[in-house]
Amino acid sequence: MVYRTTSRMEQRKAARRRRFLDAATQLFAERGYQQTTVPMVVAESGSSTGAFYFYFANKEDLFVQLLLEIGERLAEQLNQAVESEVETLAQMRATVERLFLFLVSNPAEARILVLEATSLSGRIVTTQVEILESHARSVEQALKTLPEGTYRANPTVAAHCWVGAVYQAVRYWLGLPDDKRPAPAVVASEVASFNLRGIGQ
Amino acid sequence: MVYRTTSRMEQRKAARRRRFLDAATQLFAERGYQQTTVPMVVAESGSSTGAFYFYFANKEDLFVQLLLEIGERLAEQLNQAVESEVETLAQMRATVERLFLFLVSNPAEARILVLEATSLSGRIVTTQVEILESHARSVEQALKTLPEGTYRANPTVAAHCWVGAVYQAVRYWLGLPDDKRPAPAVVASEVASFNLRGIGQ
Amino acid sequence: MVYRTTSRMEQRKAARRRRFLDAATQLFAERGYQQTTVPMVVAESGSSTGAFYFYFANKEDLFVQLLLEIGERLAEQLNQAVESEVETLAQMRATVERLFLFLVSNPAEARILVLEATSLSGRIVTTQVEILESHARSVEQALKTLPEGTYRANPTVAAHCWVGAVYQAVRYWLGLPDDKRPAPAVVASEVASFNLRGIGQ
Amino acid sequence: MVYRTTSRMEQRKAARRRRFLDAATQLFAERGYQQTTVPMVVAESGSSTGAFYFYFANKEDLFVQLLLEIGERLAEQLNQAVESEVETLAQMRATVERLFLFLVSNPAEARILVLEATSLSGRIVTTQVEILESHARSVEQALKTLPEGTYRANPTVAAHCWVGAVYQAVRYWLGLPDDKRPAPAVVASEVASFNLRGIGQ
DNA sequence: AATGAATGAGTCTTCATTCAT
DNA sequence: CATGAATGAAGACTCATTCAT
Repeated sequence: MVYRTTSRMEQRKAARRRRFLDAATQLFAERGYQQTTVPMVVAESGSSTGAFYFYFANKEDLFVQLLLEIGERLAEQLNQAVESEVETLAQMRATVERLFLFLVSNPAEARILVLEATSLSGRIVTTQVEILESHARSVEQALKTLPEGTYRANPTVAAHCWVGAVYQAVRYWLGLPDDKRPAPAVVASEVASFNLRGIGQ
Repeated sequence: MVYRTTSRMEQRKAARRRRFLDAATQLFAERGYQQTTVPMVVAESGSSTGAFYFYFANKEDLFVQLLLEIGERLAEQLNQAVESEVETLAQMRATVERLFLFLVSNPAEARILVLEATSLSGRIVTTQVEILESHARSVEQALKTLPEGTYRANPTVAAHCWVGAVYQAVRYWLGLPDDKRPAPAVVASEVASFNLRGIGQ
Repeated sequence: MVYRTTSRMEQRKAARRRRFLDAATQLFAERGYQQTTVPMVVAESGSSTGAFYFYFANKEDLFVQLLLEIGERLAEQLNQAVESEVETLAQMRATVERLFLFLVSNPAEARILVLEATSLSGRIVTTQVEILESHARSVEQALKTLPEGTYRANPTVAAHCWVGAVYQAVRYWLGLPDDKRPAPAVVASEVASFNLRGIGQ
Repeated sequence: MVYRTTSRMEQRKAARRRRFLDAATQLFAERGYQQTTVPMVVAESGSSTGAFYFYFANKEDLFVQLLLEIGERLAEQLNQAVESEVETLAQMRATVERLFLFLVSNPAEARILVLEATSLSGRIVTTQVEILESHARSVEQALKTLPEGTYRANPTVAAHCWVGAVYQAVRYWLGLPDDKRPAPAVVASEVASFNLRGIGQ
């Protein structure tokens, strides 16, 4: 009896936490971190101030949790992309395309990642930089995996150019009005091509 | 006589404005936009609140002015780079290198441009996006200038990838501890090569 | 059977109440009334919020109960001191010494009584003042018991001076670092002597 | 011109600071530290929140400033009392009487000193304890000044008993309803007598 | 022109207490 | 009897901006 009850509670707790995260995703994406107040998140999620601070240590913690979750979903996408191909170069292309498509299909998350997370204090910046850095490191690893002689320049620099190209393309696409946006798949493919040529392929 | 006096006053006015801008540059770069308060800028520049609001409409205006100034200095650099070469591709390479070098030699300005300007309200974002966009447009123009057949893909996408690569390289370089930073000229050159290969050269 | 069960339950109830009181004693003494939160007491006593409010009407009630308990233990000490002597003056001396020794051996309780209980609202202050007042009244009674002519001044004032001297000596002793504290028995004796001289003995 | 203006401003600043301190004195004495909110002090002094934080770092700082001021006024009284007599014992008596009379004529200040300052965090307690300790030290010094053989017991303990007697007498007197209060001068004299006898005089 | 004291709306955060399970 | 999630009123404090001097 006790266990069943507990289990139900756990479900409810998870559900309420979700409601907070979802409300926060929308608000942070629309208004930015600073312009989003805790009362707004509380109102949007139909909960109470006290409940908010039961689930999150403070506003910053909420943002970090959100960022971590987005990071996980992103990693998942990248893994799937890698697993969908066997050859390194094909994997790299697939990864770029998948990443671009995921971000432009989840504009709120993308905005939080590429726009909002910047210029905030301590833990937040760390978390966001880490997400981008981990991408850069993957690319770097892949570059090192290529048959000898394929790529001769500094792979770290190339990896960051690579990542920068993708994210800037996302920013560009998201910045366009809805009716002027080219097909995501096409853009994704062009970004991938740019990057692959960039590394000499 | 009157003119001379006025002229002296204008000099003083310009000097004080400069002091505000310089103080703001350091503070915004070090602490970010939100964490920098008007009183801080006032204290740092050794002036008074009243004077501040005589020179700037408000805090946002200060940031925009700063951004505009940085934009001008950037444009100057880019123009010089273009004028230093005659061939389009050489100009494009020179531009990337010059941009990279300028930003890493002016880290406070770079930070303001690539880190702080994001996620802020209205006018600020617009100003910052415009600076980056104008770079992207230049690149795009250059791409279109190339002899027919040289570059066949969507030049707008490539231009954004190009710009993204440069700025991400700057972020990467600025994020490194001082003693681990590779020589700027080398990185600048690699970024330029990455981009040139990216557009098929 | 039923009785035995009930009895066991009552034992358990008493035990849990004790756990709350003990946890509260430590926390109130260490952190003060305001800085101690109900969740802290709950955590420290390994119980739950709900249980807390089953045993105590509210936080204030907890403090009052604690104070009453301390008051009872104090009264017990004083009674024993009185019973240990037959002559009034000897009883008064014994009382002061016993009181001092009891308080400095129970610093948490002492702190709650002489430091924390002050400056709090309504019921709490009343309870604490009453404990001190009852001491003062005992002293006053004793003074009146003395053979005529022994003590001629206002006994109420003297009684409060007497009590104030003891408590201030306790505060002083508790405020010293552990390694600089003189032997309690010696101080207790000096305080008693001071007071006895104070009333003309 | 500038100087005159500044001087006027300084006067105004001092006046406003006074208004805050006066409002705080009443409120702290009536309601205690915790029950007094910054908005209350602001309202009572007819000022604004911002002004409050212009003059005081925070609520605690206000209390400490108040305490320091009371400490100064107290010290002034004690000095006058000492100067009014030449003989040590007469000075000690005068001091007790002056202190008692000052406190009962300034009940708000007395309450703040003997009631409210306890059980508060860090700086506040330190400040209050220091005020009482400095009295105790004066008494101790005086005791050591007495002709040899006059007082043989531990002067530190006696000094604290002495101080405790005075403050407890004040608490007692302030705790009485207005119409039951004996004449302050009489009580002051009795307290002094109690203490002098306490030290063997 | 310049100063800096004054304003007050707006935020985050805490915590005693309740009540559904 | 017990649990602990949920509530929400309340309070301290910040800071962009104004304006009397």
